[in-house]
Amino acid sequence: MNASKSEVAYQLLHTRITEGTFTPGYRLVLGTIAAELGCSVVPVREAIRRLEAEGLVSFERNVGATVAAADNALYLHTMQTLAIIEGAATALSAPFVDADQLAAARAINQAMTDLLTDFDPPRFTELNNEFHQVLYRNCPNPHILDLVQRGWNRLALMRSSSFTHIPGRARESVREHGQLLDLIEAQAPAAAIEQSARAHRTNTLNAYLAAANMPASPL
Amino acid sequence: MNASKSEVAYQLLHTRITEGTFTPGYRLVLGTIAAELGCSVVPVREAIRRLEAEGLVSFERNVGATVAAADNALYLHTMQTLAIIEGAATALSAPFVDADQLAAARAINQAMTDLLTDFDPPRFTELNNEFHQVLYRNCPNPHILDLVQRGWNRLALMRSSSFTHIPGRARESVREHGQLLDLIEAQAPAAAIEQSARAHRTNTLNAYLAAANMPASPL
DNA sequence: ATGTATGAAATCGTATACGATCCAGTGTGA
DNA sequence: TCACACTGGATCGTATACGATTTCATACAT
Repeated sequence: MNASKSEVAYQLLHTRITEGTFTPGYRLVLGTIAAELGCSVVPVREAIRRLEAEGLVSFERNVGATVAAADNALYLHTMQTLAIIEGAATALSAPFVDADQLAAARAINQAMTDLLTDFDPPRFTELNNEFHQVLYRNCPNPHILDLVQRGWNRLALMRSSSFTHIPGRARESVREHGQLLDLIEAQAPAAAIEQSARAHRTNTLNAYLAAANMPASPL
Repeated sequence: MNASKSEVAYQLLHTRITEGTFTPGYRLVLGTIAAELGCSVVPVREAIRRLEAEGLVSFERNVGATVAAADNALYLHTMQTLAIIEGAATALSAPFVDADQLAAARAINQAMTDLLTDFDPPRFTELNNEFHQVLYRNCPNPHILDLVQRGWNRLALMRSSSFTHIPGRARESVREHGQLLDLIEAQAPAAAIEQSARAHRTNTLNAYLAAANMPASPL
């Protein structure tokens, strides 16, 4: 038994939020959650404050906690941040990506390509996550790794909303994946890899912004 | 009265750590801090977990918390991360920097230049902080702003150690500040500003790494 | 009808208490 | 001497309890 109750509470709430059981706006009441977990409110409170620090939950003193709302601004800021961080993470990770990982990434991207003809958004999103995780997993900087994960969590918050799947973006996306893999395999300069990985995210963001008649991200 | 006790405890510990009263390795005992603050351990515990999430404190279950240790690896990772984040923050902020802010930044940099003849490391560090804060303060992305602040906090942790003030770096630094200001004033492309702001940090990092016979940062 | 006062219910914030866990120092046997 | 079990004290983890704060519905005055 290696998990404190606050850890258990944290994990539970975390998965419920990122998997969409608790949608944005859902009210997290200390007593209710504590009762469900069979523990007291103290560890639940701690778990909620951790989730707040990660941006998954918004918390107001003497009022309570709700799953963070997902609006256009949050999507913009999250994707912008993720583009920057993940670009750096991928570049820093690239020298340590071995042949097996490269092959795995290519296989995932092939699966995504196959999926284009019979499009399945949730599956596509899942494969996309796997693809990118393979590419940044070796990043030797733990801070950056942590921040990428945080960005993904924030992004998961918006999965249920209409923030994903701009028409035509999926096909474009797998092409960009291929280019990125080529750069990594050729051991291109870090700056080139960073630029490619960031642009991939930024393109997705800008496709969304264009559809919403908003100006493109400057970075 | 708008501050909860856990907030008070957080602020107190935060300033003590970043100002160097509690140096790395210092043991934070719940009961002791609670007694000093005249409150119970529950809010102190919450404060410490927040500090842990920010990386200022390392915490071990059933053992306790200590101010995070600062070693070469932490310095490298922190500066690398800060270079990336602050570069982006400065670039995103640049379009919103007005004439007053620009003038203030130039004044600070002039004060830093004057200080070169009669060097005073703590004062130089302080001015340097102010300078950069002016430049990234207008960043419209709250996530990035938050991450920059977090990076600075981590950096503050290492102020007392021998991590700063590589010979000759101060003079180089004020020159780079001037170049960065020129780019912002000329409303250069975001990418150019980002590149300049990042390089400024990376140069400092690499100067340290070179002095420690370590390879330069790849980004 | 609108705005304001009032009260009760819901919920949070933290003090206190106690069991659980870890650690350091001591003693015992090989 | 060394390895290991044991024990006492320090410290953490969380249950419980209760006061503090917010919220919302209701009643009242304008």
